[in-house]
Amino acid sequence: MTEPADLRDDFPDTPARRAVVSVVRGFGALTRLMGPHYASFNLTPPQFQMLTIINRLRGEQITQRRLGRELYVSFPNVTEMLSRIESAGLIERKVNPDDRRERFVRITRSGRALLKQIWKVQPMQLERVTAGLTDPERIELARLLNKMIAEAPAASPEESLEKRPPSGPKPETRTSR
Amino acid sequence: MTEPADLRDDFPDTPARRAVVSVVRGFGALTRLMGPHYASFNLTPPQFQMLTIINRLRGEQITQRRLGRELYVSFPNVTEMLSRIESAGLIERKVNPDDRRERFVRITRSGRALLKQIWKVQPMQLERVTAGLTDPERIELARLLNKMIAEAPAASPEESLEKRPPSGPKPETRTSR
DNA sequence: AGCAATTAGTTAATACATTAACTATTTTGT
DNA sequence: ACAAAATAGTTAATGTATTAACTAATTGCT
Repeated sequence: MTEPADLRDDFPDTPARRAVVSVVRGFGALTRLMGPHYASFNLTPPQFQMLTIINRLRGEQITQRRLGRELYVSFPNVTEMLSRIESAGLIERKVNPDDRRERFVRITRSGRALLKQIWKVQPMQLERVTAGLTDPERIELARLLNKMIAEAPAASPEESLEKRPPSGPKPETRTSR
Repeated sequence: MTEPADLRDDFPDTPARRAVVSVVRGFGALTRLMGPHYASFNLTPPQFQMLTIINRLRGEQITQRRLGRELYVSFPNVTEMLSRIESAGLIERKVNPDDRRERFVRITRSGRALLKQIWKVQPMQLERVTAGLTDPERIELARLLNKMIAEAPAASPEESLEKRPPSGPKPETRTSR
């Protein structure tokens, strides 16, 4: 009675598995390729993302929670990232006088100047890291991933970041960490 | 004909940009969806990857450098991750008596038992997180990403992890970090 | 043989990311 | 009005990830 030999040493190589593995590897490849580019502007990739969002929402009153939702990032992480780019002079935070719990985030003149510098070369960098694909392939890749994201089950960002299940079964103490 | 207003506030929305943005978001979505699954086995996603590779290479003499190359991860990171899963009893390290700089890594009986547990549900989880796609779409997604990775310019893993440019121009001191 | 260069691994400093627990406000409900 | 609940943000603890700088062991060259 020969269970497929693979089953004893691994799990099956399904299309779903290939898709997930390739997304993880693709992300790693992009990060390694783009990192030095951002570093040449003294930014990390997440810092660039953050700055881009803050700039795009310019004109609105941007709270830190809003940024967490836009970037799909936890709120404590927003606090720390903002502290760093604030001390670099790229953004500023100002308490909302109408609700003193909130702090509005704004990009500074210096932050915008930096972004404009990056924009000059950014399209070329994106071409470079996706050089293996044609334009139609790039669009198809984006379509597939967006479809995957859009139709993924539950655990939607709002849910996982905002609400919490009304006290589900305790996640059981971690021993190995 | 006015220059597209967007150009002053952002950079162009090219196919390359859409592709890169979607990969980053796709990775984030997968991480959030899979995290709780691994957590239920007291593992993080990278720890599972590490354990899987170590198991797959079982029978070979696995050095830590080898693991770094397989996982596209820096060598110090290998050291720290192994320390954690070693103290959880999932792997063990043994100095190579023929070259005492090296330490061979092996999965323990307990580590293999854990992997087998995970394998029982892993395929279902991968189906779940890619539920938005059909099988042909999953395969096409993997094909596009693998093509993108394979044909990406330079900065290949071996290069960036092993060699270093023969002392290029100093990367210029970071001020903001 | 003996010293320089290389190689394997670790440690240090820093950044990103999470959840849990906390403070300080504002809102709600009686 | 005023206590309870909700909301915004921060701090703490931990894990992942990087580069730079270090130790220890081996190899190569003369």
